[in-house]
This record gives sequence, C-alpha cells and structure tokens, in this order.
Amino acid sequence: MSDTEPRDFIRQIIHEDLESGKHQQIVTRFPPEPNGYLHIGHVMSICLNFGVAAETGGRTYLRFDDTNPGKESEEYVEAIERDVRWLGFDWEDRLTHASDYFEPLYDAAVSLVKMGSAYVDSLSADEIREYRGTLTEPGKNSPYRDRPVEENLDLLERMRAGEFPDGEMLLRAKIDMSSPNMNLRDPALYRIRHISHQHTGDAWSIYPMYDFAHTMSDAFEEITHSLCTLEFEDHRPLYNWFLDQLKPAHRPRQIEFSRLNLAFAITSKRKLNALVEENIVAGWNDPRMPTIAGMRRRGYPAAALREFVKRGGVTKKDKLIEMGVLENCVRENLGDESERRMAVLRPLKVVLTNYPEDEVEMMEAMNHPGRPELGTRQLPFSRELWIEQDDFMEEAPRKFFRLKPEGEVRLRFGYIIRCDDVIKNDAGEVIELRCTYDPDTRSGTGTSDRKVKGTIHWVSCAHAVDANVRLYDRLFTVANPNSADDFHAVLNADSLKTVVAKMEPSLAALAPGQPVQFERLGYFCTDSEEHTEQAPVINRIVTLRDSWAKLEKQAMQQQG
RNA sequence: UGGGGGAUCGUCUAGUGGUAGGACUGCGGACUCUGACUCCGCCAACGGGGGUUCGAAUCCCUCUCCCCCAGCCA
Repeated sequence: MSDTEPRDFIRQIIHEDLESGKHQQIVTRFPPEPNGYLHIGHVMSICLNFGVAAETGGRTYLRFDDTNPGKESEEYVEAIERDVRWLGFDWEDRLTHASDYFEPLYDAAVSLVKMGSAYVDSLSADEIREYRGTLTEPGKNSPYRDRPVEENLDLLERMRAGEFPDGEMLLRAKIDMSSPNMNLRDPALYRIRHISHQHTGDAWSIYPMYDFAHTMSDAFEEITHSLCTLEFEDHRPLYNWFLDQLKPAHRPRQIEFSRLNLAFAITSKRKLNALVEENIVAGWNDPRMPTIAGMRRRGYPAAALREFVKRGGVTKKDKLIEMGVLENCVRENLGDESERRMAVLRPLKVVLTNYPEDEVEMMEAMNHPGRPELGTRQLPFSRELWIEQDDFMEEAPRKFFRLKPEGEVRLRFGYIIRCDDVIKNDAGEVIELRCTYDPDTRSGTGTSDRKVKGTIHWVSCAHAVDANVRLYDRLFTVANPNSADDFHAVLNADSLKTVVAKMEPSLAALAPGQPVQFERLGYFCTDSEEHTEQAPVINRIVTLRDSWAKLEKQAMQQQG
C-alpha cells in the first residue's frame, strides 16, 4: 500500500495501534463455519484479514468455527482450505478449530459459574423464548436463575457427562433479562447435543455457542483485531462482557464492517445450498455459482477476485456492487494474461469459389497483440471455412461492417473476401455463403494496402475441432435476489446455453485451467470436471465488451 | 413503538472546517487486421430543514429513509 492510497477505517485503526505501541504485531483470523462453501462475500473477509496482517508483518489464523456438529462436515473443511489457498493466502501452521479449545472453553465456563456469572437453566426452549420478552418488552428471570453455585457446578458437570437428554438443561450467562440488547438477556453458553463431532468424536455431549466460543478463541489465539460483519455489531457488548468477566491474558478487539453483496447473485448459505440440493445448479462449484469453487471453475483468476475486493473497499455502509465491476476485473486480468485463439460458436459455412480445392495454406497468427514475446502459431486456411452466423446479415443496417451480400470483409490473419451468393434451405434459412477471395490481400504480406472496415474470425472446416461450449449468464433476473420472497421466482431460465463450436486445431491441446481469449468473443477455459481432449468441454468465463451488441440492443429498444 | 448501525454521482469509494476527487457504468470521439485493448472528452453526488462559521460533506439541532437484533445457528 502506498502512502498516497487512502486507508480504510480498519487499516487506520490498525496503524494507530501499531504506532502507539498498543500492539507489536497484528494478529487476525478468518473463522468460517464448515457448513457450506465459501462465496464472494467471504473473499472480502479473507482478503481483509490476511491482507492487513500481511501488510503489517502480522499473522493470520484459519480457524474453523466448528461448534455445531451435525451441520458441519469434513467436505466443507477441505473445500474451504482449498479455496483460501487458491485465493493466494497462506496460514502456515496456524490452522485451528474452535474445537481445539473445547477443554479450556469448558474451564472458562466453570469459572463463570463459580463467579456467579452463569447458571444452568432447566426451562424448555419454548419457555426460554417466552421469558426472553420482545424487542420492546423486557424479559423476565428464569426461576432457575438463582440456583446456588454448587448446584450449577454439579449440573454442568453432569451435562458434560451426558446424564441429560438434549434440551433438558442449558448453561446461560447471567447478565440482564431486561437489557434492550437481546444478546444480553442471559444468552446460552452451552447446549446439550448427543451427537458426535467431526473433530472430537464422542468426547463431548455439550457444545459451546458461537458468542462464547468465538470470543474466547480470539483471546486464546491472541487475536488483536477480530474483524467481522455488521450483523455482529450488537454482539460486541457480549463479546466484551466475556472479556471483562474472564479477564484473559490477551484482550482482542472486535471491529465490524459491511458485507460485500454482489448484484444478481445470492450469498446466503441456506439458499446456495438449496440451489445445489434442488439440482438447479450442478453443485457448489457450478460455474454460475458465486462460490469461490464456482468462480474458479468458471475461470475467474484469483488475482481478479482480489482486485475486485480491493475496489469494493471497506466501510460500514450496506453495499450491492454491480456485476460489471467484477467482470471488468476479470477482463482486465485476462486481457493481459491470456493468449488469443480463434473459434466459431455458431458456425456458418463459407466456400471460397476461387480458391483451389485441395490447397491448404498456413497463416501466421499472433498469440497476443500487445505481447509479441508470446509468439505466433500457424493456422490452416482452406477453401471451406466456418464463420460466425452473427457476422453475416442479408439485410444489414448501414453501420454493420461485417459480411453482407456483395460486401467485403477481412478474414483475421487471412484474406479479404467478398460475398457473391447466399444459399438457403427450404425454410429460407441461410446455410452457406459463396465468396471469392482476393489473393493479393494475404495478411502480413503487405502486397495490398486495400482496407476494409470489418475483420471477422474463422476456422478451416477440414481442420476444425468440435467442442461443447457452455455460455453462462447471471443466475437471477433481479439485482438483489437476496431480498426476493422466493428466489425460485427470479431465477434466470437462460443462465446456461450450450453450443457445439468449431475451434482452431491448436485448441485441442489446451492445457487444463488455461484461460484463452477467443478473438472477438470472450475468454474461455476448459472445464475442470468434464473436459477431455477427445471431447472438449469449454466454459465461457466472460464475454468481451461488445459495443456492436450495445448498439443493436438500443435499436431494439427504440423499436419497442 | 426497544436497542444497535448507516446515508457523498446509476454503482463502489475518497474527503477528517478551505476548489467535492477517483474507479466502474453511461454518452461522444480517436485508433484498430479483435466493433477488443488503448487514448481523449463529456454527463453525473454531499437524504431534507435549521443553526455555528469569513467558510460546512465535515461541527450542532431536527426530521426522513435504509439495514441488523426476539436460535439451545454462526
């Protein structure tokens, strides 16, 4: 970070704490619950937590907040580790679990009981809800609230020993049932769950609640700045209450920031899970999903995701960032990084009537217009070619400078051709174009300075490689599907289209995960799950900007 | 109607009593063997009303709107 770049409010606090000597080193943590896959919102938290530590020579823990067995699983643990690593962050030897601290956590709970700050309640879940009051009315004390310390200690011990069924007893903090902050109305500390834990097996039959486990885990790990999202803002008094009561050697500070919401995307684990469970998408890593795994499979570079988050900033204001910002980051990265190739998504045959039947010429094509060091490749050119259906119009508007009857166009890295005849089937659809080429206009020869306005891409029929290409679009039709009553009603029915494309031969050997630009179309990569060299499956990462498409769209709207 | 937060171009974000700036989008143009890239230009904001001050996005008062909280979820 340069000196001129403004710092967000969290980085300001951190730098002040460093300068004042309050902390020698910054320690943060990223604490996901392993009950789902990480999504774009988590990317922000990861970049923030790992970022501020890395920038200041501090360190960051990857801590699994695994306090609710039954909802959590090892599959998610592995996916989360993979995703964080892929994003470019390293926790080194600091991979921990809240469950690593179950023993000291229990000790802390015992301490609270001993100091009269916690008690075992025997009210049912329903009764507790009734006793809690409402937003505008205070709650009332549980009749078990004043159990003697010895009795509480005994009950807690027996809870741990598994003597009671689920829900029979509950350890609660003794704070204030009339607090206007609901979190302070004697929040639960430990609940009974006779269920085995993915990490601790059957060692426990009671499990700590988030607020307690999270606060104390932060303290145990000597976290200096515990960064979380806004919805935990009114948990902070409880966070601080634990610290005030238990006075751990280290006192972390919680700071909240607003979550990152992406327009046209959902970032609720519940809803994401529903998309998967209902087979609306093909899994957590479906390329349409806003999950890290999905975006990786789609072909979004990790660097583009990091840049996106950086542009979003860190504030306390609710945000809904336009999809275009993300796509722009992806294009920017890929434009520099990826080699160019040619492929035709919706093929239309062109026959060059004046080109020799059996001749094949090799055309030299640049792999990147801005980076000559990436070299060139040879493209076979022959009498029969595929061009894009969209690149021909029988009745073209004035500004359409692609191929039209009697019109001329340049074939990229090839010749200028002229359209002589249009061949149609019985249904009246154009199925073939008869064209002539101008032998004096071969690319790179400089034998002709003849210019035409349009340049289109092509693939030689005889040499083309077929590929299933998946064209993705946003999953939802509204900017904020998070707030829709029923997300099913706002699903985009056309979020996935598949076409059989014709690709230049060099693409048959496209390395897995290697993004390329199909000239004039967009960025593409092989699908990590289904692609084989024999049966290529390619994902479209993002289209190129297309000012022609924009013009067309406007024209359509003007016509109504 | 209890408590906790938040309001700056369409979107995101700077600003910390002294010319409201940047990015993305949009619009117009240049360039182009990718209608891409690049370059140039333009449009566009301090939620409302009062006050303090030579001067207010910034300080004070007031109003309005938005978000979060009543799990033995995190």
